[in-house]
Amino acid sequence: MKRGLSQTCYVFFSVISNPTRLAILENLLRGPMNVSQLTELLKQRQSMISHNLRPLLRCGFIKVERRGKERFYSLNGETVEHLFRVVENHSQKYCPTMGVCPSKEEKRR
Amino acid sequence: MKRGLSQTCYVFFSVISNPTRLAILENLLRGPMNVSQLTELLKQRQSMISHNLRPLLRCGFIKVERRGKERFYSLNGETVEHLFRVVENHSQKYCPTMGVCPSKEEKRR
DNA sequence: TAAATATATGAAAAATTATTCATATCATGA
DNA sequence: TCATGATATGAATAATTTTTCATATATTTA
Repeated sequence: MKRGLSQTCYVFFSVISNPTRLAILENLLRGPMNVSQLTELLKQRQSMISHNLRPLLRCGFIKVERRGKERFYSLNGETVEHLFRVVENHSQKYCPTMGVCPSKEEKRR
Repeated sequence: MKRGLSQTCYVFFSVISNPTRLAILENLLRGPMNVSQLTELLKQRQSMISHNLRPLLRCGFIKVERRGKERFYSLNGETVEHLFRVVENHSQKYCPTMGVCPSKEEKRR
């Protein structure tokens, strides 16, 4: 069953448009990590990390390798680097306040 | 106020991880369009189109030009093309069923 | 200026997604 | 094999986001 471009994109982007999952990806940029390390780094519950690893894995952003009882997760391919680069370029060029969008900002106050 | 990479990415990706907004972007790939045209093409309410145009505008994915009572929206820069290309590459390479992720698929049945 | 058309907006309701808790699984070493 | 440590998972709740409806605003033309 083939799917249109924007539908494929939706599956794809909905997986990465989440602060926890993005933080996981950002941390994995530095190298493979197991669940406990991610849990500690992101200061979140372990179950939350696991729940968030799953969609990343399912859509091929990361891969996993077992070592004993631990599981090491690492980035799969260059997709994440490419994406982050596109975002950085875009935000530098078009977003007046470096990715801080006005209305989100108001919300925060 | 500077913000970390993954936070910038979150603002950015949360804007495009929506089927309506992606469909708008996909259609604008072919050229500028006004709200009525988008409304008809996407078969959605006009208010929904307007509501969804706003975040796209706010984050610089699109720009707008007034002509009489109409407003023509068009893509801003190459960000969208770049993003779509990254997704296509990724899904061809890593997603077994061309962007159709197993668990989303199950959900649909 | 009144009517008509195009678009935007606020607020409520509906839908989706994230988070937590409790517990299950699974591999290891005593 | 039992205890331990690491990770995963299901289900309930909480939080966020989308969608709709009603209506406002703005521009043009009669």
